Amino acid sequence: MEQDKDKPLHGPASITTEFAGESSWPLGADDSDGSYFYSVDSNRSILSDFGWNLEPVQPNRIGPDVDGLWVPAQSDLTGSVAEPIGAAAGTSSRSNNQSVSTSSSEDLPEKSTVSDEKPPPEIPRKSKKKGEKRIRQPRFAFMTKSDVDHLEDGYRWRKYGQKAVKNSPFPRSYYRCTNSKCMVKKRVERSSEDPSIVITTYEGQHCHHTVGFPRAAIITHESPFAGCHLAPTMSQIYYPVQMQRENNATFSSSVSQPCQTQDEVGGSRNVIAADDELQHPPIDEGLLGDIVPPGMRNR
DNA sequence: CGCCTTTGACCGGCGC
DNA sequence: GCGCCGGTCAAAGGCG
Repeated sequence: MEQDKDKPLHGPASITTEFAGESSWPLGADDSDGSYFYSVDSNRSILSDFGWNLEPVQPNRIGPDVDGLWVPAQSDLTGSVAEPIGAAAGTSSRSNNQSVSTSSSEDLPEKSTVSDEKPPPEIPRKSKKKGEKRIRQPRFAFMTKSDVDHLEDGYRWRKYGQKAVKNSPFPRSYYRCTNSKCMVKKRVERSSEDPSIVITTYEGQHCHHTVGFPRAAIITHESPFAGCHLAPTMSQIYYPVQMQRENNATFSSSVSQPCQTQDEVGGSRNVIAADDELQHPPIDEGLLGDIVPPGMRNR
């Protein structure tokens, strides 16, 4: 159905990414009970912690030349608030805004209950035991102003589902990392408020290196997860804060509270995005540069 | 042939 | 208890 949109990001240069905090798995159209925005720099460290390297791939700039992880720059920024999503979409549509949101409900060292256990022959579907709760991995979401849904992040994904979302004309796609040992999932949906915004939500941490950017995990000195252990991460650092959600504007504006709260809580990395940072992406070399610091590339 | 997407059905959580 | 909804499964088909 959404085949055009689901293609990996190759195209139009207009990509604006906001990393938005999310404490509940549903995001965007539905219940978001918490949300954080972070600066680009903190995004990097956050994503690095997750072992992520978000790489919007542009026509002339395809993966392999990039390593893709970020220096965990922290603490440069002070407590201003990330620009609201709506504003990002509207006022700075050409800037590469980013704001990250991470969240975690539980982060248990166990694997997700899905798909690893083999169902007894007599049970045709669903191996999950009754009463067994779904285990949520640490997750984060980001919003990308882009024409395409699927951002290249250096990993390979297999789509395992697509669902229509209530209150949204756009379906939500579910992806799983193709690495059999890797339980990372991601969700991709389009904002119903602003169709140009793609909301991507990651859950879990990769236990392997990227496909396209093999050095990624090595580079991140703060990424202890490269070695395939599920270390406690965001749940120890970020704290969900209740927020209202209804539309992007609300979503975004309420972010300030969580950010401040985190700051107060004293998370080790609760750096909050600065407006100017969001409005003036630190990179001049296109989207890639926007995410990967020059020093981290092309080695 | 292997990998991936599509898609309808199933399951569990949650609100009423 | 019931219905809604999000998330997942897995068969079928497509593609390189």
